[in-house]
Amino acid sequence: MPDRYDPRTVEARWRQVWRERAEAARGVPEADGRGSGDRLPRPGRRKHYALTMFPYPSGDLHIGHWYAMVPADVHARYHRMRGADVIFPIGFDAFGLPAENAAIKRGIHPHRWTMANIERMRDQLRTMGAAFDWDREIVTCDPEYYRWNQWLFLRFFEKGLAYKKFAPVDFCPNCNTTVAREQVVGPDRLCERCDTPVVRRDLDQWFLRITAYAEELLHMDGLDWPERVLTMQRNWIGRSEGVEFSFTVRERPECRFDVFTTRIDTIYGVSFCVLAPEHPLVDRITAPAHRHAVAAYKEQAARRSEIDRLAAERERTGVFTGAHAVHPLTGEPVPVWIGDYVLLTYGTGAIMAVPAHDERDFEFARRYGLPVPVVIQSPDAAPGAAAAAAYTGAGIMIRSGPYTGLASEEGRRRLTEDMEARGIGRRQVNYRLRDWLISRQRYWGTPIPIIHCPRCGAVPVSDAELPVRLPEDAQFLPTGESPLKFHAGFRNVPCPRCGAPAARETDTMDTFVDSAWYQYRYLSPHCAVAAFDPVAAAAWLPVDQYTGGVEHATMHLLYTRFFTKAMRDIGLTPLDEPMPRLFNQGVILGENSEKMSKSRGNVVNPDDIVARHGADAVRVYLMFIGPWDAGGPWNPQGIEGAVRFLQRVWRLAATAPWNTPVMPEAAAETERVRRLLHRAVASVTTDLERFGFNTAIATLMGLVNDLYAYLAAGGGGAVAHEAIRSLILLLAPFAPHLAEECWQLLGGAGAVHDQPWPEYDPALIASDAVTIVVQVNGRLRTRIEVAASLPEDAVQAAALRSPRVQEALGGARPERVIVVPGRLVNIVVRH
RNA sequence: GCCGGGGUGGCGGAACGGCAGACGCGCUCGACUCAAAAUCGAGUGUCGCAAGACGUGCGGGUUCGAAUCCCGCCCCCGGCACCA
Repeated sequence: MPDRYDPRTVEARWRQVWRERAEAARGVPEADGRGSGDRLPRPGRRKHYALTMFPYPSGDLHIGHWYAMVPADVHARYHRMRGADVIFPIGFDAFGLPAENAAIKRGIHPHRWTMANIERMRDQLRTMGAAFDWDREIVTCDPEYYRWNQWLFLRFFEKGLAYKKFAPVDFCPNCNTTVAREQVVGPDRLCERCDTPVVRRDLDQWFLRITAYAEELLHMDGLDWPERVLTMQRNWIGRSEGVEFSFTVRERPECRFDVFTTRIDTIYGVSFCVLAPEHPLVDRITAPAHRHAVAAYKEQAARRSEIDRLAAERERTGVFTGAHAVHPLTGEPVPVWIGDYVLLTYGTGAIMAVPAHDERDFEFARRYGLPVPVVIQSPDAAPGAAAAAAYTGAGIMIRSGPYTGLASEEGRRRLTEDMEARGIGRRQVNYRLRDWLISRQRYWGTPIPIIHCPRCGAVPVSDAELPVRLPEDAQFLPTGESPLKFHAGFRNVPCPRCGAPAARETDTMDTFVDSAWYQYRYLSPHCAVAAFDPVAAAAWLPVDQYTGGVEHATMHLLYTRFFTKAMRDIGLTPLDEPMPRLFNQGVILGENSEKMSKSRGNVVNPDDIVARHGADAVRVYLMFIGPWDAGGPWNPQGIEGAVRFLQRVWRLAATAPWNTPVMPEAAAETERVRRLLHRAVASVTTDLERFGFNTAIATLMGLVNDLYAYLAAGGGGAVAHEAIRSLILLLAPFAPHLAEECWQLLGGAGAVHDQPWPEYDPALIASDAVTIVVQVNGRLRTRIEVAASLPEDAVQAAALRSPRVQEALGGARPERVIVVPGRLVNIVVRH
């Protein structure tokens, strides 16, 4: 027996064993093509579907992947030892721009580039020692995967949930494609992928109607998700309730425009209206004298969305159209302006402006000398004072006709009801959420299965023709244009309906479509007759525990919820939510507590560290750094602690003297050790339930320290054996290789990961002697040892008797004594 | 500006309203060794010889007792931000 554990040889050996066992256990594919094989949960077993967000095959597995996947693996392994039938699939999010960029730059076909990367990452993932179900692997660029993206798209299309629309969209000039609203980040409107500012373009694009589910997506009661993700989704959807009503144009009574407001209580304070510059009515209502100015402003506004982005101080500008709108309640005319602070894409593209009670309108009115009538009395402003700033809070309505004197909330209710009753307004709910733009002008994605016929319009490809495959012989040129556009064989096809020459759609789908339903495909990855086998789906779904980064809060996590709801309404699943439980891990930082990046030179390469210390040490250290959701800096010396800990465990298993009897001097310690063990089992178990990996490892370290002390004091025998055996089982999810090795050293039968999780005896956790903290006026003075069963008054008496307490009291009479059973006595005196 | 999450030794971090600093890193000392590494043991919040005092971003409060609860501030991280 060597005197040191050598992870390099041992880990590789066990990985080989696991691989052989997995091969042997692999089921024979079923002849009917359902493809779920024999992998359904066994009768009588609890099922557990663990899912970690699949990686993009960039070609290198970095420490962030380890940080995301290792604790997910530990949790899944723990459930397996608790007797659940666990699936823990893995795959690759294999479509996307880097592959295509490599093709343009280096002439490697995206498919070859991607597959070579996957090849390499599979090996790296294997060194992690995670219990992934490799026979469920999915690769989204495989036509057998993306044909089901197309199939689902066609179902969405039939339901009116997928449609093509000519609209202003966000375009990334670096990625040379349009992107979805969710993929535009921050006030500078940067592309989520490459940080380039996006520009606005008017294009004909495919959308998925996620807004049809805006209301339902706000129902999050059943979701055990981090609060911040729920908040981000809520903000993103941006529901607001108000009233929609219309104004008639005085000069052109046939022209009316709608406005939306959440503050109908301020309607008597309207002093002008503003239309978005692109509003369709603008040209018709503009008076001849103002045509020139209006045209110039429209021109400037159109350009402004593309240039001059860094002028973050947005000034509210506009021009007068010369037209007036008739106030629906007072009949007074108010001027109609256009201004680019009003967005065509939200609400009705027009607003009633109430400068006294809206900051933007106030600034606009100031700039152009428009009146600012106050109609809400602020509780702390002098009545009748001119407004120095917009007051946007609640108050008493003034100068508001029959509503004068009402509280603004009450006025809001009454006005809504009255306007609805009179047929001049209606309750309206607006959402900030926009439909999901899925068109991408790139090659390396799922072709959208539509053919454009000059006569029949957009005609779906029939299911039997799926998949619409990407042509392999595309030309990758640095022109910024999609290769599909110029591929005659791909593009020129007859119309499926009338046979006339037609053009295939050349846009491909956003890669977020791939991951919007991948959790279904994992259940029957080889299913050739459907997107997934409903029997397998019924048995395994929903996902019991989903884990991944928070960066997907308003993208993937919103899209996948939408997909499940849409799939439910199509009749594909009974589920309302695909992932009821979500946990977000934190980010692992460089040694200097900064984000890891090549330019900062603080990148930690897991391959190097694994080569030096072994995968188990990396696993244990990553989980020990701190709470999983907090992330934290990588400390290169910190891993030494994990290495030492694992060596100490191995030495216990390899050399502990449990054949020898307990020395008499250690006999008294034996009961204590047994108690420590049972406490450790309890503590590690609850920690694993709540993702407390760092404290679970701390507990295991403490147990190892206790065992060393016990053995050094002459302990051994059955208790030592039980303790070491349980220790190995508790450690098995964290350090799977070492645990297998130690299990074998202990003579355990079978695989350590097939063993049941250790049980603990609650009676042993509550010890019979307890240490009571004694305080005087809340300050610690002494501790006393008493029997746990000692009644309260006896504990109190014992505390009062103690010399240190007597000294601290200095003869004073205790005024009050608080006894917390089993914990503490606090004696209160007045001096 | 609004919404989340944080602020505890030299460092990463522990702590159902009840012993602040578990566990680890680092450091100090000791054992083993010709020596070193490895390993094992002891110590390690600050001030103090000690008794003790002081300590969880700052200021208040509730409580017998507050890192933990409440109020007001400061700072850091993340998200949203012309959404009418």
